[in-house]
Amino acid sequence: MTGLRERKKQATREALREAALRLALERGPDNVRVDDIAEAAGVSPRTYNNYFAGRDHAIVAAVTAERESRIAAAVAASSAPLASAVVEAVVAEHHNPGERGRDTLLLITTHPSLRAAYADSAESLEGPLADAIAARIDDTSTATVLAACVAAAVRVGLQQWLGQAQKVGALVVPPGPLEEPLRAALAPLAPALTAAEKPA
Amino acid sequence: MTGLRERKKQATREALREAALRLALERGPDNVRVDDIAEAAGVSPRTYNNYFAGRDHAIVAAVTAERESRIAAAVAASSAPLASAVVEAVVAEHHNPGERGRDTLLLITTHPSLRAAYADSAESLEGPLADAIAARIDDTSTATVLAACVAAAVRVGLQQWLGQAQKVGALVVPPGPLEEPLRAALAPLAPALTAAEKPA
DNA sequence: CACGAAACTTGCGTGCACGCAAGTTTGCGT
DNA sequence: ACGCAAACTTGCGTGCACGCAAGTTTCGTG
Repeated sequence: MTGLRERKKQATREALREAALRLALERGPDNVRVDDIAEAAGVSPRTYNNYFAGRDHAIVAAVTAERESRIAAAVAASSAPLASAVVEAVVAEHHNPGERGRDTLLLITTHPSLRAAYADSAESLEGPLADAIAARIDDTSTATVLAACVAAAVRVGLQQWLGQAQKVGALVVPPGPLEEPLRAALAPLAPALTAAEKPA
Repeated sequence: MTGLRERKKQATREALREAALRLALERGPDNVRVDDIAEAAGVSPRTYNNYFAGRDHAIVAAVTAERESRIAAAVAASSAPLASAVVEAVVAEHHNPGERGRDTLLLITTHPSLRAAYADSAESLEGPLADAIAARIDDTSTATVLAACVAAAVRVGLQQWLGQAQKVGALVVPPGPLEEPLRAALAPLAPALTAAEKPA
């Protein structure tokens, strides 16, 4: 039941993402204003803000699009213990930058304001993941808390990873594998996830 | 070693908090602009933003001032197991609205944008608490993650509490005790805190 | 098919966050 | 006591977020 409405919304969202990314790669992120993105996507500047809350969100979304939903779906579908289901879903979805993601991530790691926006993108996990966890354990409020914690941990992991970059003098170094910091950040949460799963 | 510099900074910060709160109570938060607060505190509007990142931060800060540091200090000083040290410190520091806090909290719970700001104030726990936890377990990166999780949980607890309010029709109801939602939100984290404390 | 409600877009206006580059104050070493 | 360096304040300019109130498109229903 995907009406025309929904398809148009997705199309606009994607158009904005694409436009934002293209312009950012062409001119550098600092030389892209919201108005430019909106114009390139063929909508009004005001509409941009109906889709994205901040200027960089659209650029970052070109990499992170739909990631939350896929993670949530994976957790809901997995038959592994909750703790590992979550960790594996998160790691898996972050591990494939997906071709064009490579240069985009380089752009993001290079640029301070984009780094912040990228780290914050973990926050969008909270809602979907809460639903997924709630479906597995039967305690909505615990699920909410745990989802918030996972999101926070992912954010910390991303920050750690981003911090690794750019350390070597003035030379910009694409950071190492994201997997390790992510697992490290999620590890301390495992006991909480496990405890929540057991009937008591 | 508190030089003149530091004392002046605290004075300005407090002046801004007080001015913000006073004006908000007088006129209602929507009729207070940043310029008004700055003027009332005797500094330039630009300086306001050197102290507070958002418009409502100053108002909320009148209630939450220094809370983070006190919680962090309590955790660092406590000899109880980490999990209960954290919970008790958080609960204790949130439980005393402190006289004038009463009406201020009513103002905050009443007003949507202030509610968001209040919930977000939990975020400021992250840094100080991370240090305090790091001092107790000996693993900085785990401490960072756990602090982020505690902050997230506190935020969820506050949101829960704020949600309770205003439920009864159009009648504004001062929400019940904050303690219960807070404890409930922190409970799922206990296993993680406990596990981090044990040598392995 | 027609039509009313609900969703979405858009222009406009307002207040705000924040970088930058002076100007001013504080602190410290000699 | 002096003067330099670092910290803090301020004015200014720019781009942005977002409420609001029309205007437009989509959708379910009779």
